[in-house]
Amino acid sequence: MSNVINESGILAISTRLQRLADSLRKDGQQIYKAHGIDFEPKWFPVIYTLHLKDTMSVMEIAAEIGYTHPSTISLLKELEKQKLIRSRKDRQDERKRLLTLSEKGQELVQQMLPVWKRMEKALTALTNTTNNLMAAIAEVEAQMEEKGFYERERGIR
Amino acid sequence: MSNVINESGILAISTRLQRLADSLRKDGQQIYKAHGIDFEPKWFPVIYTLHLKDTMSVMEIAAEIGYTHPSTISLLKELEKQKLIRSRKDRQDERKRLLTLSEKGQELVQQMLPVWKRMEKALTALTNTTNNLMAAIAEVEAQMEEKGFYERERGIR
DNA sequence: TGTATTTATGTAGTCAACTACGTAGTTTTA
DNA sequence: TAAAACTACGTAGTTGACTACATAAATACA
Repeated sequence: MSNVINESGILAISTRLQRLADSLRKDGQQIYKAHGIDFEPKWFPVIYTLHLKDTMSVMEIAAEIGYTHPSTISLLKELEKQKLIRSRKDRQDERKRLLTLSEKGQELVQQMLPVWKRMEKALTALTNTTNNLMAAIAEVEAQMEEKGFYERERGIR
Repeated sequence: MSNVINESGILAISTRLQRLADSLRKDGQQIYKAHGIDFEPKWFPVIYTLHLKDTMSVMEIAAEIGYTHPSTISLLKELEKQKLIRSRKDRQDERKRLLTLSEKGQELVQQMLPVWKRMEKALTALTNTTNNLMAAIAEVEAQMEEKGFYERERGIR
């Protein structure tokens, strides 16, 4: 752990958030690997979405997972290459491309469900401290919704 | 805000951390701009370190800010181009390159000190909710130190 | 109806971190 | 004291997100 980042306190908060996110993502990667599952943590939002909703367009998925559409498109491209999802044109609206899980994708989800349960337990144990991280994130997101960092700084007397 | 990311709960925690980090960094950028200061939030750890320690080698800075040395080198290169820092070889050990703030760098720090104060206030207001985010991060970091996400998942019965 | 606007998708290039690997001094040791 | 090992620094290429721009289909409106 770094000295300056701790001592400079809250000013380095985005660096610390980033670092925490990175190491959780990397551990996630290792966990799938240890279970013999060929899956990247970054695929989770798309796969989980299609598991719940069955058929969605590119823009719908992007909105649902909260990514920009270019990022979403590149994820979808990767998942299609992995044969985890399939796409077809919408007959009603030919601008749209509709995505669904493939057979392989559905099987993979079934295989991952118990692993997701285990991950949830581990993450809960990890983050359920005096100040709960998930709750803290939700609270800060709500605060930002109300008034962002920029507006708040501008408002300091 | 995204539905799936919220509903899938803790499994998407790294995505949410990342997103929060990004938006704080972007707002930081805007704040410097609004104060007419030509400064990137990512430069903060290096500049703050050199402000405190005066003279350090590349590896010392990397260790201090907790980045890998290639990342640090590219930051230093940028800062040298901006003329905010200066470098010279170490006479004792010619492998080492010693960095210090330039005149311009020192002046910039003086200009930024009050802005950092304001940012601290705004960030404190933003994050000081029921579950304090800074405290939660520190607690989770400590938990990870003790036993990481990977080890915890492996240990689930 | 044909033109303007909006919407859905795609492409190119950027950014800030990383890992892997290479080179050149320094230190240790047989 | 020369070879081996280590340390400091640098470069190249990757990753996973982004913004800006382009295109094509659908819709609105004069």
